[in-house]
Amino acid sequence: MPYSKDIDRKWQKRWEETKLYKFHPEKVDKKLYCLEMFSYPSGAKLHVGHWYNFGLSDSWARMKRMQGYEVFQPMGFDAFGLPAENYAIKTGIHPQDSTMKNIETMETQLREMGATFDWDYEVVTCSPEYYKWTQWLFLELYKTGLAYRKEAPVNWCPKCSTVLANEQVQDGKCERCDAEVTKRNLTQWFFKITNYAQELLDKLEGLDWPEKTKKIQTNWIGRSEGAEIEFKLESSDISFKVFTTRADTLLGVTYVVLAPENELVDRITTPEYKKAVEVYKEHVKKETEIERLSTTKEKTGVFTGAYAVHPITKERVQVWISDYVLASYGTGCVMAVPAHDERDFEFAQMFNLPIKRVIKGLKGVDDKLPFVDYGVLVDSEEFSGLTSEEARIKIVEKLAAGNMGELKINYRLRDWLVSRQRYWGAPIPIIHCESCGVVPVPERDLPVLLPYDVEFAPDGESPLKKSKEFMNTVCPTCGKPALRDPDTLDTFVCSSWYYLRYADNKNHEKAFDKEWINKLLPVDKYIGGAEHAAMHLLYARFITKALRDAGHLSFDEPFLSLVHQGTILGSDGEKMSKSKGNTVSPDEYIDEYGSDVFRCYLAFGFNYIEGGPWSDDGIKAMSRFVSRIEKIVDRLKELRDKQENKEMGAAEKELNYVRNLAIKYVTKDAEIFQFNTSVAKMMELINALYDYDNNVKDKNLELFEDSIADLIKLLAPFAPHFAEEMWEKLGYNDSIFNVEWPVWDEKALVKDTIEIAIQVNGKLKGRKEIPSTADDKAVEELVMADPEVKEYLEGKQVVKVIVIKNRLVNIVVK
RNA sequence: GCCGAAGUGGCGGAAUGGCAGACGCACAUGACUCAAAAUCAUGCGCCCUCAAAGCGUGUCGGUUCGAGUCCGACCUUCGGCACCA
Repeated sequence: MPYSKDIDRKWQKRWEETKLYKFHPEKVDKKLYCLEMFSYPSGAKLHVGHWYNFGLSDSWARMKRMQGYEVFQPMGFDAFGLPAENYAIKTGIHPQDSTMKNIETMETQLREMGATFDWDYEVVTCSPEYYKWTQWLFLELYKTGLAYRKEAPVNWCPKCSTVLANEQVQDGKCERCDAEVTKRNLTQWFFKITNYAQELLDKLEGLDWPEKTKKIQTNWIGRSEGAEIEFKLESSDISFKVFTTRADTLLGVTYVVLAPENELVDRITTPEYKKAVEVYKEHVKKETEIERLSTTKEKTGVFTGAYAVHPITKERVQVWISDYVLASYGTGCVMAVPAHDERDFEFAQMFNLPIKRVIKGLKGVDDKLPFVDYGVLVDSEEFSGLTSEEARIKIVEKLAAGNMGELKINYRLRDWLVSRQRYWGAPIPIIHCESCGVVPVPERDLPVLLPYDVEFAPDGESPLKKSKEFMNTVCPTCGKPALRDPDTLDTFVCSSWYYLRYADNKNHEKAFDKEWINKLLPVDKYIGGAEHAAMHLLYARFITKALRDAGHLSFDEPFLSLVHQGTILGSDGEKMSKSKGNTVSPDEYIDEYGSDVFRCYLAFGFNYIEGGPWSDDGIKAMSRFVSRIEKIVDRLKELRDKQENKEMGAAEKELNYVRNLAIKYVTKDAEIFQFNTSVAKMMELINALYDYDNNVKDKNLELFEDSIADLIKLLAPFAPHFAEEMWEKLGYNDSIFNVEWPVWDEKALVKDTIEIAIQVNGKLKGRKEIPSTADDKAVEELVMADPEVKEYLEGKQVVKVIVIKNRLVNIVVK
């Protein structure tokens, strides 16, 4: 029977019956935790991206299984989130109903992929059994002081009177009604990830992660060393601090700038400037952060009428507000040094503020203003003549003596805002009591169930606030009537700990068993898209550390090794999307070719890490490859017992060489997710088998059979159903996945003679067969004695001869 | 604007500083066939009628006996973003 979807079904059924892929906890000492980022259950069927991520990760996991590891490869769904809620608003179908239905469809399709997921360990983040423990996690962070409340702005659409996600704001307008979006302050929950900024930075070094991802996290955390300097307001006891990395330029400060949102602004603005300041603040509320951070935009800002006193010169400097200063970074206040900062320079020119040079470039350096490099101080009182490096310390030392400044390390990383004014998420397990204040829900009362019957159409309030049954409760402390927190948790909270729950998903007593988790984790190989390089991966690392410090586990990092698969784009080179109409449905290909051919094609047609535009030009070749293997298996069965030749002649040696080469490089390349070259090496082996069959009459059948068996073993992770079928055809009863992964014989890779290249002055001039046993000196002699080489060297002087073993000889002549 | 990554045949893509183009696709030719498909075999970077020679990894320089690979500048494309003081 030629390979088809029917073979897929046959083996899927067999695997299920024999529980082939069941994880055995008792073999945890050989464990390998292979995890793919779980997916969001969207309405559409599995797309090529799922196959690319899950299918090929599964191939890697299967290889590891054959190599003797006890592979733990679970699967689940990140099921809360905005799309289901939006879909519900549009269609009236309840998020829970649509989500559960989508999960069912995706589970079926994932099973059809033939991946080795152990479904006994499935987690679904929107099920109460799961979010009970998400809520527990929140309470743990609350207990340890890592969850706190503060005011923070949200995107607000005045027309829909609703909070919008950044994604729902298009060019500053609401995606639904096109009204101009503004900002509104709400009291919201935060996780104190900044407590872990330094550890999150330090521990990156030991991780087997792509350098690019480490760089992204490093930049995201954004450590910078500088100083905090205090400025006092003129004739007032109000003061404020600025953060600067360039304390050496302090004497060049000619004005200071506050973020418009800074709470000081209202207190210091003088009556005559009040109106202008208010107008400007309203204007800034309508800007997105990206807009505020655009360098091409003209500088804007207004004077507050207030003056600050320079901490050293005691000169009075104007206090301005401008959108280029962010409330969320540093102290929300900036000292402006227009001579030595490009933004300040531009701003000063715009508003005619003074510019004072205090740094001169070293000799020969162009120090035209704005001069932003380090140099030597001038016009800086007793600091003149110091280098920038010296001055930035000395100046802070002097300030510190007067309690006016200190050295300080600042991080760009902000605390994680976890409150969402949404329905489809885990309710925040907090009760607000008039007499007791903020009261955590006692653990015994978890989960705080998300009510089903809720009006979640946007009308200005958190949807849960409108459910009386949900909101009204009693205070666990004093027993008086109290209200629940109406917000839900960011879905990133759900996904920041799911890899822990997988390990112990049926535990009703706790989120997970500490002892067990310490054995099965950390995750050995984590595979997912690069778009999660900053947020998800950082959040998960943070939660792991927070739980460690709370005593719930004892490892530092959740994911030891990380791989990002590339993105498969539409054939037009654009990201696949329904609206562009460039999506590719795997189902059609699977119906036509079978899932293994599709998987192999994904393995062969792309560089896994890079991805690329979809094209099905090569998929027929994969089908051909598979049928060539089936034919050689048939051929072998036909030949069996007919011939007897135990000789290892030249043809046999060549076949054995290609066979061992294939074993070596499939093993090495697949290990590092280089699946395209792995498949190429298998193709070379099948080509060699055909060559041998076509050209050698009296075959060494033992070698022929062993080579074919090895090829099928190598192929098994990539074409699991087909390989099982072939294995059975060869007469084996046990599953091929219980067979050991082949090991190459280094001796078989040593050839009698090798062809090396001959270069003269680096230019290729010819090739020559030489015995592989010859040492460098012998190789040089052989080459120099070659008549053609002699001809080349006629009348030239040989300067030196470079021999690169097994590769080439380069003769340098004059 | 800043940061990061990448530019290799008609196409997907290979190449520890050491013979560029593995393995495929497409194409061409041949065998088989009444014919086509399938299959098998051979060829296939550019220039050139052929051969030889030459030219070839975005562009220009550099390091090196030797550069797709390392260094510098530039161009283009794709990702990420934070005017980060």
